[in-house]
Amino acid sequence: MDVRTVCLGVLTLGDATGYQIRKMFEDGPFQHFTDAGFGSIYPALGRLHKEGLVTCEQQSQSGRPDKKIYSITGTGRQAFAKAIRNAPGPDKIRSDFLFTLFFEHLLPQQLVAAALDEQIAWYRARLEHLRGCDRSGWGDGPVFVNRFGQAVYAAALAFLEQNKPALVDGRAKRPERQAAE
Amino acid sequence: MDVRTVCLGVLTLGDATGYQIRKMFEDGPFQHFTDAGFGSIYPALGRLHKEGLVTCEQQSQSGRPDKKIYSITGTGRQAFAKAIRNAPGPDKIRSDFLFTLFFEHLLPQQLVAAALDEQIAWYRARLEHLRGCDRSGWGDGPVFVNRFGQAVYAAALAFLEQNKPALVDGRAKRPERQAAE
DNA sequence: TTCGTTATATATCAATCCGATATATACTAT
DNA sequence: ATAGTATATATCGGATTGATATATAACGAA
Repeated sequence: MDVRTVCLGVLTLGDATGYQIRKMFEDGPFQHFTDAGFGSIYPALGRLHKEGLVTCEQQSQSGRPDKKIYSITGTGRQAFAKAIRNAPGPDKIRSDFLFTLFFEHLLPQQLVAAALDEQIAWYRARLEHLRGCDRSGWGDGPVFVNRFGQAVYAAALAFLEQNKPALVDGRAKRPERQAAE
Repeated sequence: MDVRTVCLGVLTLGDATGYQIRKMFEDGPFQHFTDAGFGSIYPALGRLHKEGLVTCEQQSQSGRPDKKIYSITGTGRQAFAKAIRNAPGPDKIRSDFLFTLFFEHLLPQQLVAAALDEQIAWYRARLEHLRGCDRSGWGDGPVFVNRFGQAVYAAALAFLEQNKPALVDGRAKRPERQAAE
């Protein structure tokens, strides 16, 4: 999903600044399945504005650039509704963690353990974020996505916690397997 | 993980052409946690060659461009071993499916059902691919990653199969929720 | 045997995205 | 009072994507 469509989608939920949209990707429900940085968000908002899919209201601020609040237009809502009817593409997963673990034979045991601990913490934080959401007032879609995320993160977390010892301690018991340091 | 590092990693497993590397990303164990297209692979191999991290042997072929077989060098192995010791970055997940479901209230019921069916098939294929791997001879890392993937895909699949009816059929029972077509 | 499809190969490039950087005060906690 | 974080705008160089180009070999179905 391109950044313009994602920003449009976010704006169907309410007006926002570029900074707020970024924050929603970092901290909100979107963090589990999409992302974009300022380098993509601001240009995307600019194009959406140019295309008449959003309007932009500027509010003066002291000591800061003018706040630019974007609102989706009727045309923008139609464009979004149309874009979302396209069949979704396949999920895209990039995991440095899994890539690193795939080559764990090249790493010292404590780096493997550290990577596992960090990933366990990463999944735990995300799971707690999902569980901590107050879903009252949410539609069926966001509830479904939240619960789906919980199921997947819980499975990942359970697997890592359960199997970490065998991978890390098993290596410690095999000195010939310890990568040179 | 940048494409150069990923290609180096692949070449630690054996010599390969750019086309074969792409195939390993599409069909092999790497498909579950990394990816790169020809637009990145060929330039990456060119740079690795220029940097002396790989060598390239060209074999004539009839009716096709010369086959270019890349081999990692000793320097390349060292570079890879060094790169992989860097702490892995956070996983990056882009799911058009989850994004679409988040806004399911804007979609007709049959498009929601179709998206769910397609995603169920996607997870099923991937799980079957992992289960069908002959892991004899594999190291601890690849085995761990394979089993991790199985756990996560199985959880995702179970959730979708179990909860699809409530999301799809529940909508059919609420005509006022049916998006205009 | 023929034909259609898929596989095998190399590569480039325009568009998009990322992550770093720039600028600078407001706000909050100690 | 000070240090750290938050709030805001934005750009840009480098990397990546996905489409495109080129073209035969191999395979399978009819």
